[in-house]
Amino acid sequence: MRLATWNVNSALVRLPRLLPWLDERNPDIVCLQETKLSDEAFADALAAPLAERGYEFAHVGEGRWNGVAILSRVGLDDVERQLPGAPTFGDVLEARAVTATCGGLRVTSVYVPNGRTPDDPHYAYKLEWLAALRDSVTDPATTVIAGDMNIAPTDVDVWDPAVFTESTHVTPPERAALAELVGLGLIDVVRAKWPDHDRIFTYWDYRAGRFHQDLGMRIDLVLAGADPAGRVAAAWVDRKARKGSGPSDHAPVIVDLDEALDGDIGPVVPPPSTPKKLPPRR
DNA sequence: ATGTCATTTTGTAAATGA
Repeated sequence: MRLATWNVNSALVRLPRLLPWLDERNPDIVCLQETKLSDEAFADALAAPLAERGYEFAHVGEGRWNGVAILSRVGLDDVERQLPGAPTFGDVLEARAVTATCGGLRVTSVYVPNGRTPDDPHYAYKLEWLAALRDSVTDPATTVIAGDMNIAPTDVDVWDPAVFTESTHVTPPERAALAELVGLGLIDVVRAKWPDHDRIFTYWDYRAGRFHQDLGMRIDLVLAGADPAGRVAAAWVDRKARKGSGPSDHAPVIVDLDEALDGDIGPVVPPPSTPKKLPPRR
């Protein structure tokens, strides 16, 4: 089973990239962020092409900003349209989380508040929001939280830590909030797969040729509980989706899970009765 | 680099957010 997360920076504008990407990568579960659409507009633009590809979806949108979705072709049940106890920013309950049960996993697509700068009210809101996210996890073992965390877990996840010392995304309180979430029993599966690699980035600013120079950050994460984390066969960043014309400023993260051993693994195809004969070596 | 992209509007240029 293939799970992916992608901050698309407008699902409508990204449609010419999103649909071919679905066809190429064939994910079973997709968490999207920054759809920037109302629920109605998302359905108008995407319901037909997604149905054609076998996906059900759950979308939570505001219209102008934010907006998250889960696409699934392995079931989509018990949809929760917000985090329990999610804080508002001003009076607005922003569209930053949607949860559903897909393929035996409790999946949440998250778009964590950016924070702007550490002295901005948006930063305090970010920390409150992360606390609500932590408190929303009831069964870590089967949980997957995937999306744009707007936090680089360590300095290795930033192209130049010196550039970000006074910035959001790397401050100790944000990293502590992420550590609390992980401390519930979740695993950052890309980092677990590539413990010694630097320059694993998922986001590159559009400005200043940052992608071309590979000056990015790893802020899009897949956090998985013990069951899915133990079945990770592959975990990687799809940098190809950041190239070419009209990309998002984020690349997708793709995670492949082996089938659960205690479940129905489907029909077992027997090997051919006669082994194929190799041509003679010359 | 103040470098781009996407959104919206007392709208067609400027603001806001990332």
